[in-house]
Amino acid sequence: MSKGNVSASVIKRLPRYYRFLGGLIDQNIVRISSGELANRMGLTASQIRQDLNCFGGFGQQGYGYNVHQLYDEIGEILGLNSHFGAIIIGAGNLGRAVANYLSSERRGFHLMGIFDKKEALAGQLIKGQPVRHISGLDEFCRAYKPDVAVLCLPYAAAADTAEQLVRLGVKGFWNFSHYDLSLKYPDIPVENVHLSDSLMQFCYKVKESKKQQNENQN
Amino acid sequence: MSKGNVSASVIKRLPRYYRFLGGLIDQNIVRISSGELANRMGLTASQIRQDLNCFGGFGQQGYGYNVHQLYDEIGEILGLNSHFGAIIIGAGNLGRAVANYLSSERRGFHLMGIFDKKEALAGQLIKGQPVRHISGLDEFCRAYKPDVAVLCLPYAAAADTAEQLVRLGVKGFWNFSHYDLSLKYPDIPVENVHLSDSLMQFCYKVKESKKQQNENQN
DNA sequence: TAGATTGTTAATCGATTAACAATC
DNA sequence: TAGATTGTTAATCGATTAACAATC
Repeated sequence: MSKGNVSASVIKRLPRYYRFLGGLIDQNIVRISSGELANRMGLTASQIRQDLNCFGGFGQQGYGYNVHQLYDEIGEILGLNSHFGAIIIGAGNLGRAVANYLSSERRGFHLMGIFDKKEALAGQLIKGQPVRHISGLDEFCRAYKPDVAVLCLPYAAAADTAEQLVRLGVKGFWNFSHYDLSLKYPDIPVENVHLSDSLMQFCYKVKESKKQQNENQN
Repeated sequence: MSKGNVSASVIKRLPRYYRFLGGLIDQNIVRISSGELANRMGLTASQIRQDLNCFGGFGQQGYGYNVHQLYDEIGEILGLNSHFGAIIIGAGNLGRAVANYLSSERRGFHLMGIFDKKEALAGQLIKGQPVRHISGLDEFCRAYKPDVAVLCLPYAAAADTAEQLVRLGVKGFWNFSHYDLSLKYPDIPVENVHLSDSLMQFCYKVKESKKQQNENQN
């Protein structure tokens, strides 16, 4: 299916396609042309066709794309039918929020355990999972071999925990900490979510927008 | 200072520069060359010099950049010295996590209020702020005029709430919902954090990495 | 068949990297 | 002054858009 290596720019757009197609399914729309989809998503038809053709010819000339088939294909490409075992490190608000995302719906992962260093949290249930004390991480990983870990812990603790997890065979990180994993582990898949970076970008946009408004007034 | 419009690619990198420079300050490093910084961050020296020169000549030939000055300059560019008033809509785990980011440190925003539709949450304190019932949103906004809103609510509720907020004069959204604000409000600054999109990209990476490993074994 | 729309190649645009003269 | 390193221009690379022949 996949024609060799696909650029990161294309992959980044796939989840959005997937979301929109899901919406079309809800509206009982059966077929859609690249032009119409582009219109709804604020893209160009060209880009959509280029993107999809990285993976194969899902469309039909003169007809367009079958919504349901395309939805399934993209899900397949993203690997959403996988069952990667995931553990969450850090049971704060962020860890709890992430637990929801991992558990619900068909997203390629299932939640195996949640760890925290706070003794007081141990045993508390999150999404049916008891919070475990971090001291049991080694034993747990050796027994259950999680595929990936979600890092919801502070910068200071991230480096050591990441090293421990790599040693224990973890094969990927969904990283919410500020620690730069990919510098130390260039070959391990890492997906970063840096809320503070996002907030700073937002700050820039708001600032620029206000500046623009002021200039237009004068 | 800023030389006209700066591309989004450059802006996206500024927070990471800012983080690294903060780290250098902690290590009491006074000056750094683009080459050395590139080395530490896994970038090219060229890119760093190009990026910084979008805003002005912060360096000195033969010497490099003054770490502290550069840190301050980037903070200035991002607008981190601003005091935009922000409200959070949705007091679930995500809303709570976001409250931490908004309140702490010098990031350009201050938290004015948290709203939720659940009656049961009303009055509960988060970061010193009582959760308010969503029914008081109109009155609150008219009285206190928040600059921006953080949307931590489900897709179903996002469209209506966004419209209400725009009507009430909110001038930017940090959007954690799946609702596509920028299609309807192209002129309002929006910064999206789509956790599920990030998770899907992560899934793709993990899947590809596993595939690679299997192929190398054979 | 005629019309619509894809898949794909070619053209354009923008971003990254390389090179080097300017200068501290 | 000589060495280092910037600021900036030019070259390269990749991503997006446009065009169009293939074909359903």
